Amino acid sequence: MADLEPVALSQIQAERLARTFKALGDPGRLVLVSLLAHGELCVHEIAGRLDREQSAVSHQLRVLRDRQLVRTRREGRHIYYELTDDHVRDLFEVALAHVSHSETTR
Amino acid sequence: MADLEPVALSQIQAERLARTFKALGDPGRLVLVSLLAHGELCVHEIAGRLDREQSAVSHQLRVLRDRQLVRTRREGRHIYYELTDDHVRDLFEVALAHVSHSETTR
DNA sequence: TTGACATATGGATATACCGTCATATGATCA
DNA sequence: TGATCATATGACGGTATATCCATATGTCAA
Repeated sequence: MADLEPVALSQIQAERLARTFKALGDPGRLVLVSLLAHGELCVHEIAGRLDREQSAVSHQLRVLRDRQLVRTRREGRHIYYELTDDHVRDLFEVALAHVSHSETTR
Repeated sequence: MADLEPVALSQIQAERLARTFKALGDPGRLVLVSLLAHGELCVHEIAGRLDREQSAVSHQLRVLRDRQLVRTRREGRHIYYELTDDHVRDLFEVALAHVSHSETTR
């Protein structure tokens, strides 16, 4: 029996992946992502729209930025945030489909 | 300007989604998911293959089960676990694509 | 029914995480 | 340059989360 046995993720891959999912594992950050899914926004616009403190938003954005889920662009004194790539949007949508699907069951 | 403004997720949706992502935000549980992506397995098979304590695996599986990422089937004294639906596999794969893609950048 | 196997659960502790407050950096404008 | 706006950072306190150990539940076989 060579390797018919399912081979699990490597430890490194698992940790990297976990960091990505963990970044999305917070309601506040998900709301950020859902906002950014419509296009780029700068920090105080986000804070204003969500009625959250600038500092809190900034901390949350940092997590998303560290995990490369969002990227930034500077323009004058504003810094615009947008989703890094379509994977992020996909993740968001697939997960939404999952919870909507199992919604009835709960 | 009626509702051209991007509307964020509802609080409830965000929390539900966050629970799903949080469940995947742990290296150990991701390894479980990666194993189950190949088909169903029972607890002691998993524990054996990963060389982890039965209790630990059981705790981890409970989280995945609560979030409906896996479901179970009893057969005698064994309980077989499998992924609930294809969304789970999709999430896993899209995220893997994302981190593999940004791998070079880090 | 007893014993052995398969799985689940509870408690305890250590760690990680989120939000807040205060402050720092960086950029523009007068 | 000084004042102000936009954003980031650091420290800290409360809460959640993971892991370990011990034990409980449930199933089968003899």
